[in-house]
Amino acid sequence: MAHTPPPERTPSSPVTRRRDPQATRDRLVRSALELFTSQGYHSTTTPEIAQRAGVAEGTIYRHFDSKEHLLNEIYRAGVRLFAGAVRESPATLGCRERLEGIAAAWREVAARNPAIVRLVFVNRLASLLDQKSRDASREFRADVEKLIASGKAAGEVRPGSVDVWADVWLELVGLTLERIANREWTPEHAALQHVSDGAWRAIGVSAPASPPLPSATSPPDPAPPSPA
Amino acid sequence: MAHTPPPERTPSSPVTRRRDPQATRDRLVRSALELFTSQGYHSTTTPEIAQRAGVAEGTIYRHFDSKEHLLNEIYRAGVRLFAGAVRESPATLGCRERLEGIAAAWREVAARNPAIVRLVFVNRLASLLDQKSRDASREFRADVEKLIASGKAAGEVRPGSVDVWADVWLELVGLTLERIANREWTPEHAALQHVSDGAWRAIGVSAPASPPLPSATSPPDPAPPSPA
Amino acid sequence: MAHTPPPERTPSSPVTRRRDPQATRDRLVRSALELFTSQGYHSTTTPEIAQRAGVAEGTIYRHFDSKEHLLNEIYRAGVRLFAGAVRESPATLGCRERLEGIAAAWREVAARNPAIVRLVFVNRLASLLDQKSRDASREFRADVEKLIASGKAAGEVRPGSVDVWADVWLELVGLTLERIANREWTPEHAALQHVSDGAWRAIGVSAPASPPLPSATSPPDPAPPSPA
Amino acid sequence: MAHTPPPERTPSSPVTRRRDPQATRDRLVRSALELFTSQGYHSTTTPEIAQRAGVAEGTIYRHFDSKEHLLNEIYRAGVRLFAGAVRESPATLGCRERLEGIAAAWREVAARNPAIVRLVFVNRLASLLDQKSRDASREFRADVEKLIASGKAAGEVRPGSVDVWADVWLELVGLTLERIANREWTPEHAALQHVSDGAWRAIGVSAPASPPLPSATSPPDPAPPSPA
DNA sequence: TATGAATGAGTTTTCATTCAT
DNA sequence: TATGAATGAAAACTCATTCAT
Repeated sequence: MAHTPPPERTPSSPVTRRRDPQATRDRLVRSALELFTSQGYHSTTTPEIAQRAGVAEGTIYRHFDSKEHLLNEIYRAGVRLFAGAVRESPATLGCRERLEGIAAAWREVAARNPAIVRLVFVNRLASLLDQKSRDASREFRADVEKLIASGKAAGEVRPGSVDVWADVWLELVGLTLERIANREWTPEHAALQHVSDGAWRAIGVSAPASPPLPSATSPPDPAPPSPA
Repeated sequence: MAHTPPPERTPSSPVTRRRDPQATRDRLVRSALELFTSQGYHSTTTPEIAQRAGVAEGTIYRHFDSKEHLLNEIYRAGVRLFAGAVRESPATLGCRERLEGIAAAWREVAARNPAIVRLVFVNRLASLLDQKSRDASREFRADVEKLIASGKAAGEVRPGSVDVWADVWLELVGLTLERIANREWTPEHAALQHVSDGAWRAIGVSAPASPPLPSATSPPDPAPPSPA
Repeated sequence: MAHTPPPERTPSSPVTRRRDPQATRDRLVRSALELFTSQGYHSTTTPEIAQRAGVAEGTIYRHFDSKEHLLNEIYRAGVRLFAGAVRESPATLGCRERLEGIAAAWREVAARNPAIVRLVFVNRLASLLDQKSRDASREFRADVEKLIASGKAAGEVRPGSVDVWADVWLELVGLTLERIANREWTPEHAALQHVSDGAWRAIGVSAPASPPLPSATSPPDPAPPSPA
Repeated sequence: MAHTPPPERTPSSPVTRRRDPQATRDRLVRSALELFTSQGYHSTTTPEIAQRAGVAEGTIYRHFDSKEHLLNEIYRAGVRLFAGAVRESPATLGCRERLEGIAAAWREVAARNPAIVRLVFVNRLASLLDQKSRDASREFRADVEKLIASGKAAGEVRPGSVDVWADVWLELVGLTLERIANREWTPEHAALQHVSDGAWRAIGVSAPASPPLPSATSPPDPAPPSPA
């Protein structure tokens, strides 16, 4: 009780310790992610990334082979963040419930990591992604298609190409994530339900039958620019 | 014998070759559009644009202030191409009919101008657009929202923000245009109807009532991975 | 007679004409050659090359793909300069006469192009040369070996590997060219004959029999540091 | 029991592992020498040197002021290795015998230390050597010239500049050392005698008189391309 | 004494733009 | 109006060296 414990050497110490490589790497990732998603990859320079991370330019290259490599590592981390919810979706539920569960989980991710949404769902960086990233992206997408295919097998999804319905659903969910990332909507915003319903109505057979779940937390029509 | 008559300045005159400023400008626009949409703006160099247009590097700058200016001019031309169909949509029809008419017109545009689809609907070049382009884009979008708002006033569109339904509809139509631009679908492809229906089911109230239009040109379910 | 002729557009006009690409290229070659041979390849920076050539940095890259490419072009030009004398050596003469003729021609080259000697005969840039350069170098060397081989077939050259005698002869002639390049000796310096004789004595059978040609232009022993 | 005896500071002590500063220094020298001579000075990075020596990057700077300093220390050690044989050459012998003795000693050195040959005899690093190294090199060279000068005084060496004959002899001996360093020849290879004879024929007066020493270990003429 | 993460000046290279012709 | 050689600011990346631990 009389003595102070020696300073912890734990790498994850919250104190910004200049000589903790992992911390430096994290700062670089965060900095690059923010800049890439706000300005675009090409308009972001390596000195900018370094400056925002509070390190020297050369430090980037102790942690990443190249600017492109840095982008790819961030991209794959982003995909991993979203892919988890798909893989962990309980196969016992129906297709609609599973998709809604996944979307809900994604909303939490988006609220916590706005930038990563812009990277994974919005940006078109196809030409900048390496093989590993393309594989990760393809696997993620395949998991979603598998889920929709099973829904289709169960008669829950309308006739049409699974590939196309995956596009449709991902596009519409992406729309909501984008709004959350932009802080236009919180994950509880009523409009989310509208789009969510819409996504299912677009692809599911049972949609119209189920009445839109009444949401207690928001007015039925919060749209600002709408004259109606 | 002493002098050649000066070449006619009619732009479409077959005699005027190469030295017609308008023709040069057109060649530059076409060249830049193709390169921007296939390789991206940043990966396209001005010498490349000039070479593909068959002119010297400096010539670009007799017609456009800068590479960015060139992009913006092309972008606005693209928006104009799509905006026409919205403005000309007959106000006497119902909302659904109008939207389907617009989408059909856009499909024709997309089939004829694949590159411009990629520029206007797909690419994210927000940071490269100037005020004029942003205004054009906003006006285009406002026209679509107005149409949806009127549909909502008529009870044809589900409750929800007009702004959001515009997003939803544009996103899904954009999906089909992209496929057309990529030559994955012709403008008559059956799947188009699926997505089109889906778009309306997502935003319209009457959607479920109307049975999916049977399409004679394609099997009811072309999805490869689904056995059901 | 009353009028001045219009300025000649001949590319080789002695007037430094800034917009003559060939002249610019020549200035770059000369500049790079001088810097590479005086400071070494790695210690020479591209801004230095440009500055000494009186052009901007970027201009280098309008004429050469890279700094390494520039080096290789210069190297091959250098090899060409020396290879000519070997190929043009009259096959009717004896081996010794031919070698001496070649060496004499090379001396003229060295007197006119001191820097190129240092590049071709002295520097070891093996690792910087591309395939084309290595081929050129090998061909040059093969021509010399062929000549020596024919001398050997005629019984003029001592037993031993042709490859080794080529090394020996080239090394010793290179020694004299270096002195000429360094302006230590003129191409007529008496010591040249000493080394030349020595080279032949080293590799030829008849050497000792022929008395050293008396040279009228220099004392028999001009060596400064020698105490004898 | 309370303390371990301090490790013996004898450099060759088998107990002292890794923490003997001299051993670390030796490892660094060896590593740098191998890398410099195989890849060149400029293509070798300090992290590479450290890694091959099995130490951390910063450790180099506990033993050497800089990369250049390291090179110079190695260079001088190399010169020392060869200089010994010159200084220890018995003044009682004739010039030719002394030179041949030195060359023979050098061959042994070269066989044992191939890398150092490439550094001292082959590489051109003039611009990287400091004053001390240049002095060492000059002294070494002066010793050789003194030896040749005495031979000249004794009438054994042909007329000509001592400086030049030193060049000639060193160049040709260097040729043989290079082959030994490259493992193309063993120190007993017959061709060595050919070149050695040639070197003396080039600079000595008596050379031609003495028939080429018959070598029992090799055919009289191993040259492949020559049929004669 | 040894470590190795961090540094930042310096390097090669790119390319939108200019301007003499 | 068109040309295309030249420009030079800015980019990505390297690596010898430092210094907190």
